[in-house]
Amino acid sequence: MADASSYKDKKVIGIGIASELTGLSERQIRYYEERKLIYPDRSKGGTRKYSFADVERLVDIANKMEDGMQTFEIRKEEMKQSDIRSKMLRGQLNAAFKMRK
Amino acid sequence: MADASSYKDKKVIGIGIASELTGLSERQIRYYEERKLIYPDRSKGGTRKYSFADVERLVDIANKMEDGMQTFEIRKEEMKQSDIRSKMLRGQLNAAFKMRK
DNA sequence: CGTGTAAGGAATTCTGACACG
DNA sequence: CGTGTAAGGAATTCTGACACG
Repeated sequence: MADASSYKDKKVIGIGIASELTGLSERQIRYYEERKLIYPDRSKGGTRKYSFADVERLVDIANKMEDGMQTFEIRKEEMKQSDIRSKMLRGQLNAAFKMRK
Repeated sequence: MADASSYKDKKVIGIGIASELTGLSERQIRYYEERKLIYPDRSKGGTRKYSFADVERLVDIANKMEDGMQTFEIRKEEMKQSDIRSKMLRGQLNAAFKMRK
């Protein structure tokens, strides 16, 4: 298994196609990246490349935006599991450390 | 099932990425299209869009070319089954019809 | 036959900013 | 906050042709 990644995770889709697939404007897609909700690859020249997984994520984001959720909340929701654990752990260690002072 | 097509058959890959994925030059890829070996979609602007299935097909073509096969033979090989049947059928009907004259 | 390349143009994408709200 | 838009430039892609073989 030299290449474990399936079609779904290959970053091969330009922003124009991503826009067509999701119904979102390119402006919206770039903005969600600015807000740290999506992480496309970049070509050497700097053009964005998305995977099908990214496209699905964008649709998911779009739905949440429609429900009135803000980018901030969507990002937060995403860090719920694994991410937040290490962060909380670090935070608690920090807190504990400070208390000892 | 409004959308039966999987990731594999969606024409979403630009020729630059297709070139990277296959190791073929853009020139080669365009040439194989000229020789009727591959059929990408086109954007409104005219840029070519390939699917992962197309990319695999290109790799397959590349292997056959390496084996010394010519585009003509590769194309012929592809029409072996279903295609050739209807064509042969038509040919035979034509032949039979002519004989009756 | 299959592929590289220079040529000129068109389509695509990028960033930073202004606007509205 | 989230998104549209005009602006200028850069990266990407397109076609037709010449070259070699």
